[in-house]
Amino acid sequence: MIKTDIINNVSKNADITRVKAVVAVEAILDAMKESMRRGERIELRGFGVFQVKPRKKGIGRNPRTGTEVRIPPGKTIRFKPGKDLRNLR
Amino acid sequence: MIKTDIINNVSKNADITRVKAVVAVEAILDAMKESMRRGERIELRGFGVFQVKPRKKGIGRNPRTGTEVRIPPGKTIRFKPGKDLRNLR
DNA sequence: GTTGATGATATCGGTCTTGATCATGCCCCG
DNA sequence: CGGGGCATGATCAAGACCGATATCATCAAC
Repeated sequence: MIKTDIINNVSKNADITRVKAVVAVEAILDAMKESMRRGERIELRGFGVFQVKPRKKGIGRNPRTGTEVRIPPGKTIRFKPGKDLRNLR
Repeated sequence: MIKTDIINNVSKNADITRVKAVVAVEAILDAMKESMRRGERIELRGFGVFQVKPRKKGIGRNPRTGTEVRIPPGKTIRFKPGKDLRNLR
């Protein structure tokens, strides 16, 4: 599924024009990106939670050469599925 | 950030009524949930990719009692940040 | 049609996930 | 706008799985 599919689906199910659907999807993704960039946690009950977490790691490795590579500390985005998405087992 | 915040943001930036924004957000999350439930991969260039992956794990533990708990194999949803979200380090 | 982001791949270390339970707080509904 | 229902966070241990690297082909997005 790609962005276009979501837009079609939204345009249809939310009963708004395709153009509005495009803008809405863009707006949502944008809002989420900005929020995450600010290091915030995004909680959507029933769907899941996006959480920006600090990464402490220190040693990586270049699979191609086998050389050790330092992994500078940084941040990672973790997505934790909500109740509705945890029952796929 | 919670669902309400996104709705406000969308309503404002996409220039659609608050009600439409609510429906749009719900529609999008719903579309994504359904897709993932079908085991599909959701790719949104520049944002990230949601991928349903099999999980092998086997042993967990109840923190309170220390009792081992079986964790049957199942599926997990992995979110891989896109280019725009990988530069938060 | 064009542009450029993403997948795949290999290796090894160490962070993180997973199930159960209680308290907190998000979200629905009046 | 406030109350209540119920999803979610924190917690434990042990083992599974991620992440770093570079390059080409593929395909999402405009």
